Amino acid sequence: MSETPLYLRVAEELRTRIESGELVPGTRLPSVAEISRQYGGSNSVATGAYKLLVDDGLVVSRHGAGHYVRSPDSPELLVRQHRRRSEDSPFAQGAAEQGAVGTWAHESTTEQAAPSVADRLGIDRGAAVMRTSYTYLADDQPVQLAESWEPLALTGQSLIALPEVGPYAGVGVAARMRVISIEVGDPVEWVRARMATRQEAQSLGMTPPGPVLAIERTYYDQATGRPVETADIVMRGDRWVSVYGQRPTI
Amino acid sequence: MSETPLYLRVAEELRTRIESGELVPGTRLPSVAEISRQYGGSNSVATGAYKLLVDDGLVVSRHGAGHYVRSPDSPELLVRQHRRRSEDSPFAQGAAEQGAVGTWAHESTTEQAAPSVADRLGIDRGAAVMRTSYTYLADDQPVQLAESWEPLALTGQSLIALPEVGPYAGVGVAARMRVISIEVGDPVEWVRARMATRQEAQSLGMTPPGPVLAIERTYYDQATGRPVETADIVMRGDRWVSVYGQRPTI
DNA sequence: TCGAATTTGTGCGTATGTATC
DNA sequence: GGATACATACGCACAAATTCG
Repeated sequence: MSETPLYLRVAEELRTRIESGELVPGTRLPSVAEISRQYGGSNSVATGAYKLLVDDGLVVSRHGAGHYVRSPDSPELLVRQHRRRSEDSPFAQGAAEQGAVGTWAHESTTEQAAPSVADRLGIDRGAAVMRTSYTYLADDQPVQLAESWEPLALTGQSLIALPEVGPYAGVGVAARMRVISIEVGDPVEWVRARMATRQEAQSLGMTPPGPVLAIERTYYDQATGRPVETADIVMRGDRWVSVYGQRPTI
Repeated sequence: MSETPLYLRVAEELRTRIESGELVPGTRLPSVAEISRQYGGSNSVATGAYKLLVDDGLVVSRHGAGHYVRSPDSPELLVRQHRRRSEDSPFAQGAAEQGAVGTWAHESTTEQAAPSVADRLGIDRGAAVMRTSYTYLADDQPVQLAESWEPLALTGQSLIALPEVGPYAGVGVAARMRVISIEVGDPVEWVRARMATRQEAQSLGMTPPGPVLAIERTYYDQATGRPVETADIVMRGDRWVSVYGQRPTI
């Protein structure tokens, strides 16, 4: 029969009042002395409770001034969402819907597939691939990086060999592949959270290096099941949400 | 002229001795009483110092036994993937396939929906919801946290009101909802990367707070399009990949 | 099996320094 | 300047868990 400690109960009560919205951000909370009087405890109870809430980020304490409900830092989030029948570049379309001007810089080279890339594309190591590096900008701020690889054996001599050159530039993988009679389905994405590398942090203007969403995306030929494109996508964690699935329409 | 507080200096000294490797994982650290004698301070100094180190994940405290240097944990990547027709608890099944023993602890309470939760469930703020907190363990190590909310108006008096009690415990949302004649489709997931809060880091044994995958998952009734369950899922970034989509089968 | 010693967890009451209002 | 508030610290007390003979 062990009751929960008093300082935990006090913290819990304050937490629920904050999370319920009763105590809005910026509200001044009762002082340690007030809580001590109210609960009949000593200062250590209120002090311990506030320490917890500060650690949890719900409360900020200002020396000499009091404890305040913390205002959540609301970075304007960019939403990344795959659309089934979209022909546009997903990035430009998404940015536009969110009121930003989405542009990107790119650079294509041919190279020999590194082992990891070869495995993802199901081709021999060292086979020729077209590699394209992207830097995506929203309102001229870099917000997303990507490296894309396609087997040259697939796109070879066609007009779409260079993803961002020619009549099919900037239209996305699905539309480009259709030009060479390949239907791709929804991509498979492996999503991880990790810290930005120094280089990524610099490219994305993160100071200091913070968390990023790192996505390994692969498109497959629906007819044969073979991979046709794979990409590494890196997004600032504080600016992006990646959404999967769709709410059913009634 | 303000010196750094004594408890911070004590913590700093212990930290450097741990990080330098002088104190190897598992080492028993001086008791609060010993430190108090050594530094001439009172117990509160050593207590405060240890609290910091425990929060930072460098030290674990065992009631009645002492404080110990924490042993670092092994990084094996776990894969999280939604399965369409699975009736099992996704977590237990996934863990088993990856050669781990998946178990979980849970706690259910009814509460009034906080604004954010109410919005996600499409119900009135303050409406009654069943809240269930999960801690998922793989081989007895906590690897994933989750908070789930369901409108009580939906599950009300049925056998499935308590997700983890009764005949339908541990079977996942889809199977439970089917009991009350609700077919849910694939969930919608909002995926973010962010730093772990101190509390999450401690629960997940991260030293110190690193990146996590934070997923907002919502299941919808396919017939009406209304949300039936929503959850916040938090996973260690260094241990998890969340996978979306499926390679086409030829 | 039992008990004593040790250790952490929690709590009380007080005091001093310093920041804010 | 005075009142209020937090940060740190002292010293003590009891409960609960662990250890060890």
